[in-house]
Amino acid sequence: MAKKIQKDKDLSTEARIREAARKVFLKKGYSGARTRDIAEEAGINLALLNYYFRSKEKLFEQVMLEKMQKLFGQVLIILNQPDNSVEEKIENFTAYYIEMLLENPDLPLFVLSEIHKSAENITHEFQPQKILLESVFVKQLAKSYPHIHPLQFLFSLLGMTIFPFIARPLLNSSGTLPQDIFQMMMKQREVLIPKWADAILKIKE
Amino acid sequence: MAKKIQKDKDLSTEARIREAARKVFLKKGYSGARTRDIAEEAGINLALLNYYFRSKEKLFEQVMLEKMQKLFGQVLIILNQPDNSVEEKIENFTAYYIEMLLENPDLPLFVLSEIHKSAENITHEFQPQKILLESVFVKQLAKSYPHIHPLQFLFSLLGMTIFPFIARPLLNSSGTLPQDIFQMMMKQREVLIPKWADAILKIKE
DNA sequence: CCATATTTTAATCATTTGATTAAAATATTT
DNA sequence: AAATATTTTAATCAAATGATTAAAATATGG
Repeated sequence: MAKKIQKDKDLSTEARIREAARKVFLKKGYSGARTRDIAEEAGINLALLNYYFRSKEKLFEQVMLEKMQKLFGQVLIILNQPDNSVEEKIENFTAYYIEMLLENPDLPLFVLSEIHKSAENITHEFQPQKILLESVFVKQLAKSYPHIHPLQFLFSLLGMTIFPFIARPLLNSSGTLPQDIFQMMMKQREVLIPKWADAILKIKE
Repeated sequence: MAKKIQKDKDLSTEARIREAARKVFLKKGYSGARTRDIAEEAGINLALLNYYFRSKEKLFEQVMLEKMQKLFGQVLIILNQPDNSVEEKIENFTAYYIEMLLENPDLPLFVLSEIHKSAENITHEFQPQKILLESVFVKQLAKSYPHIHPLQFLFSLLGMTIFPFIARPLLNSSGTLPQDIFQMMMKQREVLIPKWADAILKIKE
């Protein structure tokens, strides 16, 4: 009889490979990552990677799906809370994302850059723009601040929040901006961005 | 007698290869681009690529250097104009970058993602953070708006300006946000961002 | 402890890919 | 036009890389 129960995999080998794949893929991207890099990082034989995941592509798909969920999963939930004001949603969004990105700083550059490379885009299904524009948050915006274009405002809110993490390789590496200073500044931004976003919303005319 | 004058190369073959390299590298990144892709795109034999540029790496370095200059070259000039106010510099910056990025939409994602991948960073030399913080613009900011952290403000200004172009693959592809609408919105932002940036600067306390 | 299933490894394939070579084609000079 | 230099191509190489295979090691169940 072949095929026992899956047991509690995800503990040792398979999990180690997946973890190594996360690290290598996020640093080098799909095409820059070699399966041998991943195997070495995981401390296993190269054949094991194919034994557990069939192929580099399959392994990548798992990592990519996981990372996309991590990057996009919480936005909609926050922006669709029915009982929060616009201002509260902005605070929640900023706080959640900055904390999450401090722990996953490579996440946005990885996801956006891989989506950009993929010919027939991964985003066929889940249409982020549509989903965003139908959120409670955008409806609230349209009602309370009708003079502002919701997508334009979202571009700015997302840009202020996410961009520093995308630009970080530029500053961080050469020793100019140490890790801990960057972290402190980002924590500051959890306070600054909501204030700034509110100021933008309150502009008259 | 070998080695004639270089003549007016840069007209046909070499220029075609360089142009093809720009296109393929910007779409797929260094490791995702194959020299055969570039050769095919240029309509030449693969060996010609190595004849003119010695190697994939050398060709890439030329493209990368050119693209980094395109992305960073003008910032400092704009931010160091001695006779412009903070507000004028913000307007100039936004206008220049949005127009430039509309013509080179892949530029930021390409440059930042390749810098991120390169182990020992390309940015060793030119230390962007230091140069930014020593600009006339930052000195003016510090004088006129002492309550605001210049780098925090710059993160937001850059984020509002550049981020939409980085996030575009997400929206643009799936047919949700057509190219011309995106372009119109970005032109709108040339007006919006300076207004919004000024509002941020004018916050009291 | 034996039999069977699962996990791991070493060795090897097959393909891809960057690069080279030698010869052909084309241009340039005299 | 002959001689020489330059550009281009077809064919091929060598290394890198994703994947497979068969056997060994280890775990599991009776």
